[in-house]
Amino acid sequence: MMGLTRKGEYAVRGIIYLARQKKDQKALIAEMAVAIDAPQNFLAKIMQRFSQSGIVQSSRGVGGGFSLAKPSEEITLLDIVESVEGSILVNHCLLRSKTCKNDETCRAHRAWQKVQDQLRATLAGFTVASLAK
Amino acid sequence: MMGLTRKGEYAVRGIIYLARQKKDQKALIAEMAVAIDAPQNFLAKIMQRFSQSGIVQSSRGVGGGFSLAKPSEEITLLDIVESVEGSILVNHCLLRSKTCKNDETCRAHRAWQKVQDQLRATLAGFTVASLAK
DNA sequence: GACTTAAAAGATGCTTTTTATCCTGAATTG
DNA sequence: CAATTCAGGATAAAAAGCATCTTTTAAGTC
Repeated sequence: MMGLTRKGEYAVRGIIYLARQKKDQKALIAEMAVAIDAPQNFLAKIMQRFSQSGIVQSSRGVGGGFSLAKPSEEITLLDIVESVEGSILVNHCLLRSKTCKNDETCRAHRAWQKVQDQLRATLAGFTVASLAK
Repeated sequence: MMGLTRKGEYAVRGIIYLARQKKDQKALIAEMAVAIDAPQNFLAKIMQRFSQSGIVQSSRGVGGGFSLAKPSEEITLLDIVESVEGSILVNHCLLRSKTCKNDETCRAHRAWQKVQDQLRATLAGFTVASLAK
């Protein structure tokens, strides 16, 4: 549990690959799949998602492909992970599922919230730029 | 992804329930299942696991049941989570699966390692005693 | 020793998520 | 319009999650 899924791994690798491209250079999905060792169709879905969430730009036709939609300094591990895996560490109550009001009075709830906040902060601390070097 | 599974939730609730028992009081699995709103058989498996990992003591027969094997101050969220869910955030390489040596020279690898270390530290910071109040 | 109670251990099955693959459609270019 | 490249939807196999059931073992009771 609590690990990146394949999808998450491919996602991070894909973004780092794009970050390593030359300025204004576009990458084809087929090329990326080989480079980062990911199934092409699956990777295509992942990039599609990034395109929707505004992390990546895509264009079709000859000369098309994928590139980052913003500087790699402005993309963090958190952006990537949450984009493909959804919200992390969803906060269920650790005491009783039925009676918890999910509010400040529930200690277990607050503990888990803190875990979540810290994890998100840690992930947000790593930029793609720093990983791509 | 990255959330507690049901198993993890039941586990935390179960341990907190035991922490709230009176000194030397044992809890039956059937009683626990009702109290924390978990399926009895499934909870039994989880407690079995805790018994093996030394967090919980169990005894059979009349007057038997479960109790914590050590003070609730000495059991952390990390102990619980790793006991039932296994090692968290397993560290695959984020660049290339095949060529990574998983060593110090891999930046992405080190980043993920750091995420993992921080998460473990955060979880280790919460004792069952503090949650059981 | 037989009986009851309660956890341990193993086998099994259902459901959901993950991990893809494939096909058709839409946009872009030459 | 023909080739290229991504978009979107449908489908399916494999794995993980979520249990349930049965049998066995251990401990206390009569």
